[in-house]
Amino acid sequence: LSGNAVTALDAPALDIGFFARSVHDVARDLIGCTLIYGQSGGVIVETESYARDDPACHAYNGPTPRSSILFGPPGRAYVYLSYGIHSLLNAVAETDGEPGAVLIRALEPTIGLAAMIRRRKQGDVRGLCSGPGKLTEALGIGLEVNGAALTEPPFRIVGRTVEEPAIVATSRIGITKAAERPWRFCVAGSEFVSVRPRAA
DNA sequence: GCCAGGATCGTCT
DNA sequence: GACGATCCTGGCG
Repeated sequence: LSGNAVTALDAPALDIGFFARSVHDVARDLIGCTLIYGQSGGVIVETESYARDDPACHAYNGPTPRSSILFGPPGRAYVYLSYGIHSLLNAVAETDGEPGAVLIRALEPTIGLAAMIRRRKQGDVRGLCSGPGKLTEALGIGLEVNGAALTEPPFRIVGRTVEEPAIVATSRIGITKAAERPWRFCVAGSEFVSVRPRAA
């Protein structure tokens, strides 16, 4: 993945069309892309998809004040508060009117390491962005970012600049409803995921 | 290394 | 009024 990191700043950013597809395809294809917010970022190594007709998805019971962003146009950020403490970052997918989101769960830190270490007050690079709450803290993403376009500054997501990484799909983490659906995607063997996928 | 428990608050019933 | 798409710490092996 190091090649992805080195050339990420020169590569073209993803556009709206990338996100206007099946949320599961978007989740898989985001693996290996580089997420940048402000002056910090890293290679996406873990995602989860949440779809319509998915009991674990915030859109499952129809639009509410919180979840309405999920029903809007793709390519925007959906940020919400988890356990009263952590801001979790999602990428809205599917076409306008069709809900779906990809939870960004872990990054391999590559850009702006010093700033991320400062915000996290933690120097271990392996644990810097190894969880959905950790990476938002590292990048400085809070609830005020909800609704922002992921295709415009201060966001930037650049596509893979090297080859497609080996990807493993497993059951989802940290939820009680429909966790068994195989909609968690990780870079095989990555040291930077939140929880190592169990060997099959 | 593993596990139990606490922090903390917006959202929806 | 209950419940999280989580993280960290401390206790115990």
